[in-house]
Amino acid sequence: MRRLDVPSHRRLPRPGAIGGRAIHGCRRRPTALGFRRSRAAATLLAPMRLSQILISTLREEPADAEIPSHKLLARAGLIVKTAAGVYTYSPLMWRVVKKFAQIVREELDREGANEVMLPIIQPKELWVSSGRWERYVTDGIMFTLKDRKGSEMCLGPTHEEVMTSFVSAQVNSYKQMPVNCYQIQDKFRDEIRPRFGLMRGREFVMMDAYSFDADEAGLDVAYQKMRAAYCRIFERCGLEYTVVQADSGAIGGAGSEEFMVIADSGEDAILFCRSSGYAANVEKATSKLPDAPAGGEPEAMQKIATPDVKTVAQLEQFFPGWVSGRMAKTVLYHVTWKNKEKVVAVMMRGDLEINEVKLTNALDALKVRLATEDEIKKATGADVGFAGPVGLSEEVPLLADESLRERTNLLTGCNETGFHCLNVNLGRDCRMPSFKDLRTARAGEGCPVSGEPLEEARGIEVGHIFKLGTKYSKAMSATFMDQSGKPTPFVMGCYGIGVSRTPASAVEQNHDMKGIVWPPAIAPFECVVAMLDPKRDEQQALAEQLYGELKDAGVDVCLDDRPMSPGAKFKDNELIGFPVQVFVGRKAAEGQVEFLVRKGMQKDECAAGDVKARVLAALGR
RNA sequence: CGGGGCGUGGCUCAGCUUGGUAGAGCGUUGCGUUCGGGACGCAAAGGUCGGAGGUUCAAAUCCUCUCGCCCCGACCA
Repeated sequence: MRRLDVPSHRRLPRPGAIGGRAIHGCRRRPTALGFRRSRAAATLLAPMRLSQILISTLREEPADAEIPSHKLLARAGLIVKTAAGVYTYSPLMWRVVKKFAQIVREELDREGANEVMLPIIQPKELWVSSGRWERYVTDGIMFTLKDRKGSEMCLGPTHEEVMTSFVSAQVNSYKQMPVNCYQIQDKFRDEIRPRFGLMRGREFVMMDAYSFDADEAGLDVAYQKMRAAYCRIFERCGLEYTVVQADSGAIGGAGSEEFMVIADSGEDAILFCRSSGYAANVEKATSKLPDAPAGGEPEAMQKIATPDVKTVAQLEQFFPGWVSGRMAKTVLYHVTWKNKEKVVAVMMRGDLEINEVKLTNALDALKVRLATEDEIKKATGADVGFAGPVGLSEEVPLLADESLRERTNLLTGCNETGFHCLNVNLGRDCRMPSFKDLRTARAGEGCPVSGEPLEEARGIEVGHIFKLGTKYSKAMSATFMDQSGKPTPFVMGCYGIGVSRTPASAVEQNHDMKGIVWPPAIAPFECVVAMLDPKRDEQQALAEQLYGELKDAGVDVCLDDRPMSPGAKFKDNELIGFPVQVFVGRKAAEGQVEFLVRKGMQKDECAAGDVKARVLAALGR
């Protein structure tokens, strides 16, 4: 397959080696004046002139953008919205995406992964065979369609099924493993609420990889290789990121970790500990259970009239001395499974919060949501605010968080409007609930490893790696022959990187008042050489000479020959954010130019002869 | 899904309450003057006011429906 890589200067043959013009000349625009004038051999390969690249910056920010990356990408003309959550990538932005994709390719290929291309349109049967059609349709996150014959299809939101069926057909023996295949292409998810530009779109570019091994040990190796590759990828992009333990969500499977780019606008909250290195998504995080006053020896249960007292805060007021830590709140959830729906009662210590992701997992449900007022009345026989374990109908399953295990003399509701119970003891005054970890960990609570207080940060999920195990291979009967000649399900891993989201998160992390500050590795160009007045011959000549020198030195450079006033040109390049910017202006005749490192905006004059060395130094070469 | 808001030249918006044949800034085009921080002057192009229906002598403006976009929320009892 043809590689979609960008900076081609390293790959194209040198002009001298191939006689230059005849081969490349046919592709060049006839207006490439620089060709004839240039003294630099590299410009034989047609200079990258910004005047020939579609660039359209906006002076004002678009009304619908909220976060810096969305505003700046739109203002710089890098993305243009086509529909809600659907974007067109401009030429410069596409260079960015391709550069990032190329970094991903290089690091994955280094670990022996194979690039393939899977179909976007997938048949329903494939999804039924893994049992996921139901869940994805229930969650409403999958675009589905019918062909003219009425067969149902979907636009791939992810590709476990296709890849599993593909590899299963190709690999019959343990001798053919390990296998790891990946692709980089568009994914489709009908997001409830697309937002933040490229951050949460309905169509987006993603790299997804799938590993196939004969056993768990093989999976561990594959997983660690991918983890290492991911670290190299995000490091090469110069991103500040962290790896956190994560919930495996709709994909399913055992262990999983997320790669988070730290940014205030991140949609995920993460908890971490500096001393132990523990880090987890709040959906998954645990902590040391905060202390609460002991209940003491069990006492007789009392029912007390509590008119209009419905919340924990109100109860604390109503019962002086009964702090929230001695209460157990009972929350009713409407739970959806594959074949049934039910209202479930969930108990939590009064000062703590329920984590719905953990709840969903504990119940092995498709979905949970808080019960409506009507559902609560029907399930408990009481108004909202008085639910409790005491006298709860046997119809309603009862779960409790671990924080309530062995707790005595609790304050709870008792399913009677206007009443609460004191000194409730689980198992004595009501059924014994089944205990699970259902608690949301919070910043300030003790790290589960070190006990030090957890800190909180926001993160943008740019990568996710899973150990799937045999979940899909078993469901889809994808097997190989093991050493003893027995059909055995593949042990799988799956790995994703947000290829369009990562550059957006790079902008989120690297910008200032003037615009974007691209990390060099994924900048549309590493360097721009701008002539402030393209009509002046000495400026044009010097700019093209510098362009040629930089190109020959392996710099991904472009030539800004656009006819704009100097002020506008400064502003425009700052907004677009090329990492190194060289301005050839009024001192061109004296061999002086201006040199700008975009990050930090350090700007000074520089002799033309020093430009190459300074650019290379600024780029860290 | 629930609630709210907004759709008027390419972009950002005014006009709508109190109906009377559509405006500004930026951008674009031409000419001239400029030429180091989004220059200036003059001239010009560009909008069936999201769409459909209704009320009216007359609708961007009032009413109904519809489509699109944005934001908030989804109740911890």
